[in-house]
This record gives sequence, C-alpha cells and structure tokens, in this order.
Amino acid sequence: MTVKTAPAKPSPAKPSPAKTTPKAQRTREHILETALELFARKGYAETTMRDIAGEAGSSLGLAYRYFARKEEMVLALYERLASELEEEVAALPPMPLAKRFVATMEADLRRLTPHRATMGALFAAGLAPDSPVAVLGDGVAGLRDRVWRIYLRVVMGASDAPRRGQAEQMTTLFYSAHLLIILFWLQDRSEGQGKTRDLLAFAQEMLGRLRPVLGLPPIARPLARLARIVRPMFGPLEMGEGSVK
Amino acid sequence: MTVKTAPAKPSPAKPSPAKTTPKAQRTREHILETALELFARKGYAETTMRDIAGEAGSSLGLAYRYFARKEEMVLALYERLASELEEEVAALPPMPLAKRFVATMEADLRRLTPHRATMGALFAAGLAPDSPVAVLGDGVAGLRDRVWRIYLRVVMGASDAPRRGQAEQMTTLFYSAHLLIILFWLQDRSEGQGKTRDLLAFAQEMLGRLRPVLGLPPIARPLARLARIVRPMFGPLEMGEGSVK
DNA sequence: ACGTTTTTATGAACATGTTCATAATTTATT
DNA sequence: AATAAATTATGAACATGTTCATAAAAACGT
Repeated sequence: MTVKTAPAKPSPAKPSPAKTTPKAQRTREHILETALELFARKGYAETTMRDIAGEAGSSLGLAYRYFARKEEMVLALYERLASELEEEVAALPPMPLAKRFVATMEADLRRLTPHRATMGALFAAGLAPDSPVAVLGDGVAGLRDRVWRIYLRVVMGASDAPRRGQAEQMTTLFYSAHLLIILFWLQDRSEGQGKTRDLLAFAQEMLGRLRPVLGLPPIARPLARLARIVRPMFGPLEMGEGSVK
Repeated sequence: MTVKTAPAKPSPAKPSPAKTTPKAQRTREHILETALELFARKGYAETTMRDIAGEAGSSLGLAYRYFARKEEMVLALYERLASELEEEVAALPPMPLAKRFVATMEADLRRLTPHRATMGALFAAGLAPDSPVAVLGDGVAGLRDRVWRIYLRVVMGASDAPRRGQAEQMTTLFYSAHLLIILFWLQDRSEGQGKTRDLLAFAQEMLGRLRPVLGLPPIARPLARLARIVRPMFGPLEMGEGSVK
C-alpha cells in the first residue's frame, strides 16, 4: 500500500517527446545509419542488435534507448522513404489520375526495392494486430496520416481530379490499394517482381478506362460506401480522436 | 575432406514423411491440444513453449520434435479448421454465387473467431516472405491448394455457377479475396468486428448486382487477366511444379 | 567552482524460441 | 531371448530480443 506520496520516482528519462538534444539526435542517427547499412548487407533477421551496437561503437542498451524495438529502426527507414516520396509527388506534373497513382506507386516501390526484405520484416511485425508497430495501430497513426495525405495530393493534383468531397473518399481507397500493392510486392517472388508490374499496368488501364464513370452516382455511391467502411481502419485520424496532445 | 564413405550419419529421425506411428500420433495430438488450449486461455504470445511442454507433461525438446516452430501449432489448428470448413461447404445448398461466397466467409470467420489473436500471430509470421510458414511459400502449398479447392466448390456449387473455364479464374479471385478479408478481419478492432460484417454485406450486394455481367467479355476478359496475374502467387500449384513427390 | 539535476551510456541479467548431444524406450531381426 | 536398429524423449546449451539497475558525462543553477 505504498501511497504515492514519495518524491516521485526518478523516471529514467525517455527521449520520446520533442525534447531531443543535438547529441541525442546525432547518436540516434548514427545508430540508425549503422543498422540500415547492416540490414542491407546481411539481411534484417541476420543482423543482431549486438551487431548494430558493436558496429556503431555503442552499447546494446544505448540502441534500445533510441529504438524501443528492432522494428522501429525499419519504421524510421520507412518514414524517411515516405518523406522522399512526399517530395517526389509534390513535383509530379498533372496527369490523369490513373497515371498519377501508378507513377506514385512505382516511385514508392523503386525506393523500397533495396530494402525489400527488411520491409518484409516490418510489415510482418506490423500485421500482428497488437504489435507496437501495427500497420493499423495507434503507434503509427502519424505516419499513416502522413502517407494518406500524400495520396490525397496524388488525387487532387490529377488533371481529372474529382471535387473535394469525393477526393477524400478516393484517397482512402487509394491508400488502401497502396497498402495492398506493397503487400503483394513483398510476396512477389517473380523475376524482378514482374507480377507486381503487371498488376500496376492492369490497375492503370482499368482505372483509366473507368475514370469517366467514377463520378456517376451508380458507381460513386458504392465507392463512397466502401470508403466509409474502410476509413476508420486505414484512413486518417478522425478529428479530435486521440493524438491531440 | 571427409569423403562420404563412412556408414552414413545416424540421422536423428525426423517424423516428417508418412511414417508416423500411432504413439507419435497420439503424443503429437496431445501436445497440440494442450497448446491450443493454452493459446485460447492465455494468448499466443503469452504462452511459452515451456508452458506447453510442462502442461502437456512432456519435455521442451519433445514439443520441437513434432512442431518445428511454435507457429506450426497454429498452422495445425488452421488445417483443422479448414477441414471443418470443407465439410460445411460441401453441405451448403445451392444459392447465388454472391450469397454462397459470403456464407462461406461467414462460416470461416465464425470458426476462426475464438482464435482471432492466435491466427493473427500465424498470419503475421506468414507474411514474412521467407518464413517457413509463409502464406504464399512452399511450406503451406498443400494447405493453400486445399483451401483453393474449397472455394472452387463454392463457385461450382452456385445456382448461377459459371462454366468450368471461368470458374477456375473466379476461384482464384475469390481465394485472394478470402485472404484479404481474413486480413481485414484480423485488423478489425471495431465492436464485434462489425466493419468486417459491413464489408461482407457490401461484397454480397455488389457481387449480386454485378453477377449478370461477369460473364460478358468486356468484364470477363479483364477479370481473367487479373486472375492470371494473381494465380501464380495465391492460386493452386501449377501442374508438375514441385510437390510431385 | 561546486553541487544538483538531467541526459546519455553501459553491460549484466532475463525470457524465450530453437538446437543438439544424449538417453530411454520400443520395435524389428536373428 | 539377445542384439541391433529405429523411435521417442530429455534437458542443457545457445542465440537473441529486451529490460533494468547503475554509472559516466553534460548541463544547469547558484
């Protein structure tokens, strides 16, 4: 029954929120860099936390100070790649939606390619619903939101962009599609992931052909319904739902 | 340079192929039963291999004699559930394809429900492309084929079944859809997995509405193309491709 | 400059999945 | 029955992700 009157436990000082000193920043970055290099060279599973710490010239515990789990290193990589994608999409000239979406996916996969196996590990971990890095969990809500916005831009910047209302619904569907395609790509063992390429070509052709019809109520309404079903899971945060800290 | 002339290494005798004695069968079954009970009671991650061995009154090593990895126990469970589903589908009265597919999915999920978290662990492991239990890997090719056949039966037994040629393509698509829906369901944190229910309702309605058109070339051709892209990954084994032992 | 607090860093300890050499037991062979 | 071979079983040892108590270093307040 130790009543909480004591002088507040020492609290080991986590580096989580905002307050990151330059030194911490640097150390973290260095460890991350080392880790990614090792992942690329020896593979994710084959790279041990001790390897990383050793190669980075730091201690095992230190690595865990900056990355709560091994997968978070991959998550950091993913975040970095997302930033790059963001820029690339911003520079994308206006074209038909179908082309824009596929171009974005291709850019995304191109970037992901050197890290395919590593990403596989992240997604595998992320698919465990209770994992801290669960693809649809709160732990990555920020990232999810960010990528969602990238696809919003993909949609809005199209030469045949829909009006705002439908754009958000379509974005949610595109975001979902993007997740599925990455999943497909990760599993794709065909030469050079050719199957994924086929899938993208197919998507582009279908999307292009269907585009004129997507705005018509008989089509738009079911799509909206699907988006409503999917949004609470894949989509952006509801306004005022958590993370308003 | 030990030339292989020696009297052949003792070979620790794996219980892999056919030759399973009744005793082995029983022991294996008993360990599996114990494991599943513990998974259900304490959760997959929280159940340790030592827990299982202890509770089953056997040694740790013995458990590994019958299950090369922890996930294989879940795989065994999945296999069992697939058998049950097989029977249920066999007994399914003919109805429109849309209804039949959704009914099958519902039956499948109903069966999976008590093991949702456990299955999550299996799928997470299975999504790592190089895992021995990779969803699309060779390790589960047999099971995959078996489930594919279940869905073939779903399609063929429909009151509005297509002719054989298209049936196989549709089966591949339904099989893929089934995987995606399970994935969705595993991630679905809504009350009672209501979102998944919504998704199934949506699927049924759309499928029903589109059914009359699915056979027409302008629709059937793209579907066939999609099936061709997806089949080598999700679909059944090509004839004469491995596993012909 | 000195004590205090905060931050950064360390490595031993732990938990658990997996492997392996070895033993006990059963089955087959002569 | 006696011996050999195969099968079933054991538990110590290992590898690795993760935690934690503790120490070193840096920053801060006076």
